[in-house]
Amino acid sequence: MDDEEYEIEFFKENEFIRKRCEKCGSYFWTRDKERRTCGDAPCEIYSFIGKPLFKERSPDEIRELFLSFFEQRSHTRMKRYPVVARWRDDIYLNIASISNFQPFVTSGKVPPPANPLVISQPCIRLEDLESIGKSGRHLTAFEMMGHHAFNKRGGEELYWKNETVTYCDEFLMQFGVDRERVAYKEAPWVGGGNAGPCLEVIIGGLELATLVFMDLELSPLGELSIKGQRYRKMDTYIVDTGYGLERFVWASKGTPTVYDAIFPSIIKELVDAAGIEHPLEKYPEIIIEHARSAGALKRGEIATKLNISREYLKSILEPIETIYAVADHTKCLAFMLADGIVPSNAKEGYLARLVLRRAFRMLKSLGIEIPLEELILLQIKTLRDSFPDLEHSVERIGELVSLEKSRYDETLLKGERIIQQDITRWAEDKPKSITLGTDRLIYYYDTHGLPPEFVNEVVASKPDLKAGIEVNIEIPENFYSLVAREHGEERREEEEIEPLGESLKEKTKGMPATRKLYYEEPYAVEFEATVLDSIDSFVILDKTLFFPEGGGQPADTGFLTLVPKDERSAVRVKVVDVQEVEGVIHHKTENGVIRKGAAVSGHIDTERRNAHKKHHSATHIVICAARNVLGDHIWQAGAQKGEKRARIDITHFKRISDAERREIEMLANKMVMENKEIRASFVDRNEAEQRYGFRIYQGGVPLGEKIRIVRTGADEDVQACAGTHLSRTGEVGPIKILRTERIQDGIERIEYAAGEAAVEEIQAQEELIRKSASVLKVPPEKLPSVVERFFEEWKQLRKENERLRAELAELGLERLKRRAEEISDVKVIAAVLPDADTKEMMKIASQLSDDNFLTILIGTRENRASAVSAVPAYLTDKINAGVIIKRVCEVLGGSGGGKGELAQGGGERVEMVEEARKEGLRFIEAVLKRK
RNA sequence: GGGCUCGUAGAUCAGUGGAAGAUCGUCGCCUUUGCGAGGCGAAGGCCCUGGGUUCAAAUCCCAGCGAGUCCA
Repeated sequence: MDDEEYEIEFFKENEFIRKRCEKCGSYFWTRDKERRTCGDAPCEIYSFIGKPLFKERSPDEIRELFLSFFEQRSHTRMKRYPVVARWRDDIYLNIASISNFQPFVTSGKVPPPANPLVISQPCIRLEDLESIGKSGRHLTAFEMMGHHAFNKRGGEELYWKNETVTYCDEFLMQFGVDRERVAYKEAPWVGGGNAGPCLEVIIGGLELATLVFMDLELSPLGELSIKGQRYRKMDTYIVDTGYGLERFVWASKGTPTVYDAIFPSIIKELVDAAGIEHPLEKYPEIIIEHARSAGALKRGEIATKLNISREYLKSILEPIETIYAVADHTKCLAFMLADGIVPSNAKEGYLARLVLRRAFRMLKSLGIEIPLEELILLQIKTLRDSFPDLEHSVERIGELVSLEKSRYDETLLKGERIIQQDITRWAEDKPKSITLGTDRLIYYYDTHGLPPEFVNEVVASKPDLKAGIEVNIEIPENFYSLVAREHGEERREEEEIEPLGESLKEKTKGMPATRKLYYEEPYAVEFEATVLDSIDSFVILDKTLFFPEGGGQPADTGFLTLVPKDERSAVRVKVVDVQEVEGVIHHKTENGVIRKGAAVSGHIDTERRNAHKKHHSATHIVICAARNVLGDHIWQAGAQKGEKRARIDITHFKRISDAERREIEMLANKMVMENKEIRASFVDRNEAEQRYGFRIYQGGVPLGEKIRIVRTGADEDVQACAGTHLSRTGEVGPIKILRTERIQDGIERIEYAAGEAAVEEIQAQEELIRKSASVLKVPPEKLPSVVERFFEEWKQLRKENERLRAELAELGLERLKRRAEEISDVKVIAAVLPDADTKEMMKIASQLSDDNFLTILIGTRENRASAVSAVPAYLTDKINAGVIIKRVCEVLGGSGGGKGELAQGGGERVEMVEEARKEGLRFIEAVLKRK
């Protein structure tokens, strides 16, 4: 990036000098002529620990100072966005204030909600989970205060670098910062497909703010090269600043760590509960020296500097570091859970579970008994003045966290058993030692969720299990990255090409957006239009009534008729699919071609359309009912409508019970009966977001400046939705929930039918019951009890049958013994037993075998022959039952096998049983005579 | 969205082609003044469901249902 990017007037006018850091080589701007380093860690140690940079201020004070500072400079103050980035499909969590405006505002497709604006945005970053608590400065949840200006070349151009830096300097001066100490470090910024020059604002070793001037985008033909990738100038250029609220608080207090500055009360609570002392009180010199160097030196180096051993330093720091991490995690969870994340094994829910489980583990290692939910609620209490919305969901959070705790306990209990069993098994061979290698540890973690430290604990706590055998556990340093690598390699072949992807997109470029008659005349079935183009089997019209597939609603079908110039030339083609590509609607046709320029009339399949409408409106009703019954955390995680049924996936932390399912169904039908109005209209996006909140994005985020808002009743349900709807809920007809299914942990699927389809479903279910009842010849209401009785009886009879057969076998024994013949001094029985099954014959044969008879039994049943052979123990080294049975069963047209003393087999040639018996005898004779 | 595990007695699990098992719990009897404990014995299984392969499937294959877990 060009040096001149940083030639900013403000620097020149205020006698800044550009210098090069002696340690890292970066360039920076400063007023201090003597300065030699950029001032950032690790080039410099923290100089503000114990010596605050300015007057002590609380987070609330800092936030207010920032917001009002920019408000006074004509910025609009914005409310915070959720920490879950539901409006984006590339990230789960809100990682920066600019995330709120990506990708549509930054790319210029959607105008900003205000310009310029100022916001303090709670963000969550989980990349540095391992460093939380240890580094002294990393937080998973933090507030990024930012002022943003969205400039468009040739359009609205507000301000750029000079003003941004001026604001920054002014803002800092407000605090009474020593101006000589401020350094602006040049640090080109790259991220999320964009890039631009950037200045890091550093005081006393601490980066307090980052000023990004985003004006580049990734482009293979771009003229600029940054970090091996090419970029080009954008049409827009954006001021993206991030001031670290927590860091300002930290700098104002000069505490050893940012955690001490932000979470004093919760840390005190935890320190007391753990029964320890904050090491700051016990070892103030060590703690302060460590804190100062924490950004610049490694732990070993700090220990050397302090002239103590690394282990000793670690033993002082570890407990408090864990407490810091707990304090941090509880705040992170407060935001995640309050903003509606449901812990799960997939997507953003997994991230919540990850943090939850880390917190559980840390509390346990500290020996703290306080339930996690109490600590989270404590966090919410301290945050409630600034974020009153967090308090709305305290009840749900309590339930959810304790549920997660019991789930985790169960996982660990199960894991303990798995490890125990494995060790017991390996110990059977009495080896000198057992080694649990990386592979095994990865397996435990990956498959059963058992962290290596836990495996270690389990092994250590079970000395009796090992019976003197040494168990070695080798935990590699980079364990978690090894796990990640393993998963990274699986992923390859992705990216399926969409049915009508790039090629059609290219061909229809520059074509005007199709007029959407289905919005203008929602009840129309026919229309007239002109063919703008015809590509392969796709027809593009100037306007259409055909609804294209989208938002889980399938496309309309129907036909297009060429408006005839005379009677003979009338042509009619079927429309089998409709897709929208960037505003242009494509009708896929069959049985005929329509040329460009023709006038056509279109006719949609009204039955199909009506069924879709009913199911679509029903979807809004069902999700509304579900939210009422289950709680405010219900979000739509997917939906599909059809003609006969529809389904929605909703976030919920437990299975939906039968009672809840019935309640949702009843409520949904009540909404239908109340015949509420359903209104759809195009609304300015920002206005809609402000008025209805992010709740409107249930089914994904639509593009564009104006979005279509569908409101049900007195705004019981408001969603951004492009689908076709009825005008009153009464038209939906009955709604019947067919089933609920758990498609993931934390996501329930509800399937239902609406209108005629619901009646058909009810009839089908009734028919099922009626038929079942008539088979048993009982009235339907008796079905459950009768079926249960029958099943019980069936089980009894089965047992009875088994007992009787055993008795019969016993009785037949003597008769069979009498039929024995002697072959080479061996008593041999070979008999055909009609109607005997294998199990029964095995019983007989093994008893005869106990009495030293060599036995072959052949039974017939339902066109199959089965055979059993038993050899008494004293003969097994001479003759093998498996071999005998093979011979016998070959004759029966099958095969068999088994153990030396007992074998079984069979075949299909029932008529050969006598022949098979003789073959068995011949074989036995041959073998026995050989000796 | 992808990967890896697991569904067998009331509970926890063995069994990985050839007769459905163990431990705990339950019940009965014995021992005991009673409790606890012990001894002897018994009951308790659609081996998750449905297909397939095989002479033979709890076991192998496919599909479904239910659960656990890791990763993006």
